[in-house]
Amino acid sequence: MFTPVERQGAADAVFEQVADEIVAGNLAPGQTLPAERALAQSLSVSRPALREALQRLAQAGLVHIRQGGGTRVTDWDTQAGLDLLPRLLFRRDGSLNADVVQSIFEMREVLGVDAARLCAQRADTAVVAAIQQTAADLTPAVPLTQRATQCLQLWRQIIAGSGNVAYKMAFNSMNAAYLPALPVVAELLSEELRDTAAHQNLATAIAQRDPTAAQLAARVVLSRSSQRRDEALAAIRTTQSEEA
Amino acid sequence: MFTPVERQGAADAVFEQVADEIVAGNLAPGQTLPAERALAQSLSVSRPALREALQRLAQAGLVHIRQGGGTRVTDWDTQAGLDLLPRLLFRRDGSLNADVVQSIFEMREVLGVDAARLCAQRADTAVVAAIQQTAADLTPAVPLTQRATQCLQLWRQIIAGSGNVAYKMAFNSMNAAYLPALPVVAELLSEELRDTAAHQNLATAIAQRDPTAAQLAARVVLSRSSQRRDEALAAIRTTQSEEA
DNA sequence: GCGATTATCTGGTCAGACCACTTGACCAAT
DNA sequence: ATTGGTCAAGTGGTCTGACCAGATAATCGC
Repeated sequence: MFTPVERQGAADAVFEQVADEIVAGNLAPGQTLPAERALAQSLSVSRPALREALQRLAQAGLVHIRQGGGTRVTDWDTQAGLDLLPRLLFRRDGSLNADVVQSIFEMREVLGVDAARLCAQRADTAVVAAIQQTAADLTPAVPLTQRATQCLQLWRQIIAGSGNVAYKMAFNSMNAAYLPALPVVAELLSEELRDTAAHQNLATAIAQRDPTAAQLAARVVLSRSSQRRDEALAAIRTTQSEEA
Repeated sequence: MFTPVERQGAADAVFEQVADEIVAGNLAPGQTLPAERALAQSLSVSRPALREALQRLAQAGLVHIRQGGGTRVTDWDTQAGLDLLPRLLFRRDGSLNADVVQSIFEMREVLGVDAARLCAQRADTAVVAAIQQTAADLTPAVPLTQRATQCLQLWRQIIAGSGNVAYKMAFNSMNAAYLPALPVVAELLSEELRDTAAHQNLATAIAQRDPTAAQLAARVVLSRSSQRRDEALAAIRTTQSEEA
């Protein structure tokens, strides 16, 4: 019911502000930021606080710091990693970016299908048992938002069973991106989330160690609500182009 | 020939050390780190320097900082994003982790194939022309290491043409992971890199706007040296299990 | 004109102080 | 016995001001 309040310190605020300016393109790649002392003053924060923010920006791949040579904005298009997704997903006014949503869904489908294939091939019996249990817990009784959590759990197990750490980390990145918008996403995926039978088919295929069947079953699950999704995204795109 | 020397400041050194301890499991998830003042003293750095490192660790998803409540190690298995790949790829002694290498190759293949499909479907003519140019530049004349750069360039263009930002960011993350080991990777992929005809087939399929053909051509390219790769990885695994 | 030097930018680090928050213990009222 | 208040100790958050180290551009001497 309640969610923890999110406080934002000086360093956090600076990070958010500068990061947004960079991804919005107001700070062009190659451009050098003002000197730390000057920037700190114009942001009304101390230099240590500013530096903490800059270090985090550097970690995220958005700026490049060189002692004595100034701090330059990097070309995040080629330098930033998948961890930047959450920031790209939301526009500055808080609405979703349709292109990014579609990108994430495409990636989800491709990785999910292959993870299911590998899982059927390599998962050890304990993981398979856990997957069957989770799939069995999927009943029409539980409400939609909670169902989303269950499905997330199922996919987490499948990816763990695939033994592919890259898939796992990418899954984490995608989760971090759309977890803040879970209610909206759950709505977009409502048909998929409601289709408990398809999920159970997937679990069965994995339990039978049939990579091909698992691959197909995963495809069915993940493309279940593609039509509705595309319609909704088209609607969002129309709205946004009207605003512009 | 030469590469820029990499200086490492106090904050960088602390970040590297703590990050390695966490991914190595010596710092268990949930465990609270020593207080900043104590930790700074035991690492012989000032508190601001330590804090910069901790902020970067938090940005990477490896620790969770709460004012007044201490700094806890997070479960990076479920919290860290794809940007952690570079750190997972290399073992502490500098050798490659075979499982991670294989994971990256699997992801590369799956994403590359789908990016080629989408590129044939959606890329605008300028991007297609650039792809054909890059593919045409692929000749047996250029040396292997440089060829690797050319192929990277080709894939970067294909992914740009796919219009999928998630693929692009994931591509950046993967690049960041294996760029430090480019010579070794180029060796593992030597057959693929040498097969200029397959790359040109891929470019042609995209130019003809044939998603299915592009998909198949990409599959051919990306699985070209899978056998050799698997053998090499098996050898690495054997060596490493002997050491243990 | 050209190379070496120097002044002055830049970021990197440090020290010490104070503020804000969390935690747990203890106590009082119900 | 439970609830709520109070307080002290420990934690992270921030600030100030200083100095060190690397990079850069103007300057000087040739």
